Amino acid sequence: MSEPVQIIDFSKIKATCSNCNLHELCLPHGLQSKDLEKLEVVVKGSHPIEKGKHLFRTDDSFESFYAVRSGSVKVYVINESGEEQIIGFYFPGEIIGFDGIEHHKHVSSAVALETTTFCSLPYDKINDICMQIPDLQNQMFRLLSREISNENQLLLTINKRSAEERMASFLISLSSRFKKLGYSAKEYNLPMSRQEIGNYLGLTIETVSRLFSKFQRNGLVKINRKAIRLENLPAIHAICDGFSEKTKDNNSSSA
Amino acid sequence: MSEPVQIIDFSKIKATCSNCNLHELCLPHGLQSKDLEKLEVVVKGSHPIEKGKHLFRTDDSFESFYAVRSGSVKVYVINESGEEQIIGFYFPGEIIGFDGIEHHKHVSSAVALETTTFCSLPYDKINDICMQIPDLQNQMFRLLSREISNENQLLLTINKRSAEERMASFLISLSSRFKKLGYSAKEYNLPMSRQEIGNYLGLTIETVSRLFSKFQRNGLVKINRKAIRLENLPAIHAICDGFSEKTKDNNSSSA
DNA sequence: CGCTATTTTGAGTAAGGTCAAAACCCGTGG
DNA sequence: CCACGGGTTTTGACCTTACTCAAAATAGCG
Repeated sequence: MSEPVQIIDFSKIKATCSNCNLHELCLPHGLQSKDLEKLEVVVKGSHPIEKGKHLFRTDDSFESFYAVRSGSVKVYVINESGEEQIIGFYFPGEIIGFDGIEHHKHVSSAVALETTTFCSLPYDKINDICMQIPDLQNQMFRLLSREISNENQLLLTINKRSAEERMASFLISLSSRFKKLGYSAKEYNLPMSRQEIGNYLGLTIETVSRLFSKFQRNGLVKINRKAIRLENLPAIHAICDGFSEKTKDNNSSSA
Repeated sequence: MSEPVQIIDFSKIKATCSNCNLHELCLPHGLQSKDLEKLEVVVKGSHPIEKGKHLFRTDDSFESFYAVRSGSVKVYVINESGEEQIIGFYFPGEIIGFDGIEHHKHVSSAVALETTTFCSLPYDKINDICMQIPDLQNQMFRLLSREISNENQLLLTINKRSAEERMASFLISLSSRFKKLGYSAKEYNLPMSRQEIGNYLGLTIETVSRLFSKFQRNGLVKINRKAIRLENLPAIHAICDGFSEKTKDNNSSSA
């Protein structure tokens, strides 16, 4: 597994936020270019890490946030009984690790769902720079705040919505995030397994699978393993919002 | 209802954090006294507000955080269909409103569960002071971080645990928070209705009621309307942690 | 090409929800 | 002091959604 051939030391590459196309979606959002330079000094790019490798685990000492540059990451917590609860899936421009600040150690774990690159944002240094750049401090607060409202929304979805509605929200959420990244809002790959979708949404893998089949039968989506195309976005939105009185299933084999 | 007799203008009273007994549980935690003085200048105490009154509502412009001084507050979000999801209950020393930072307006609502007093922490000013007091910036980050991990835990509880386990966690959570405030860990009043407990935990009011009855039948608690005494804390803890193989119910009338 | 992991589908079940009614609590006014 | 009325809580009977268990189908990999 050791690769002595590797010449490039990614950790030495200065990740130049200014040139990064995620720039406006990420921590630097709203910073002026002179401030950006200060930030760039402390941000470190990374080797690509492969699917299944952890960025950090629960109880690891907390040193940095991580900004996803490419690929995707799942973040989860574990309880006493060893059960895993996925807290979120993270895509380029999104930042993880905020929950580590309080106790100076991570209380969640983060693992790559596919080959993934990211930038490290060392907390102590970010902290220092925040004291000099009001916009950056503000942006940090904003990102933390966003994380909180995202979780509020997730809680609402899980606690108040049926399996079908949760699944629809999930598909829409991915869609809009991919769109923001400049990808198609209608067609994307699911980087996570059915298992992981179920875990995240509080459903079993069987229920997830049945819902995919049902959505497909009803012409809402076209699914081929990990590839999904949203065929009827308005209808999916309608399910999200709790309309579509019962989503009657065209279950009949004849037709 | 107007009381012209009222002389004291609470909003003019400088809430002196230094003298506040919640001091170490609240925003000032870890600040040196000279820094505390700077903070005190911007913190404003409040009139008591009565049960049912809102501190803020969704879409209100976001100006301040609020630190609960006495009483209790519930925070909730609402979806398109008008359904309410309670995000948390807040007690003295706890701070609410963090989710408003991102869009400069509140995305949740906060309402007093009983007569409640609080301090206003104006965001812009806190922001400014953070630029001068590293410890304060740090504390802000810590509090935001804590809010995130709390929600992670809640998500885990709701998504992975049975009704019974959720209820047990809830009782324990209240217990430990009251204890931190110097109150009894075994005996307290529930400031919220059964309805609200159910909403928070993702259960119906009937299920909440049945669980209270069951817990009482099995000698875990003694409940009289809002008053609750935890009779068997270890057993309640055991349920939380998923032990207690099925919590067999002594449902038999004979015995 | 065969092995394993993942996904899909089916049949039966259980936990918690729904609907309805009774009990209780508390404030109000006679 | 007691009767009334509205709201909340409790209890009961029944039902539905999503879970469990099991097996078949499919995909991915050596």
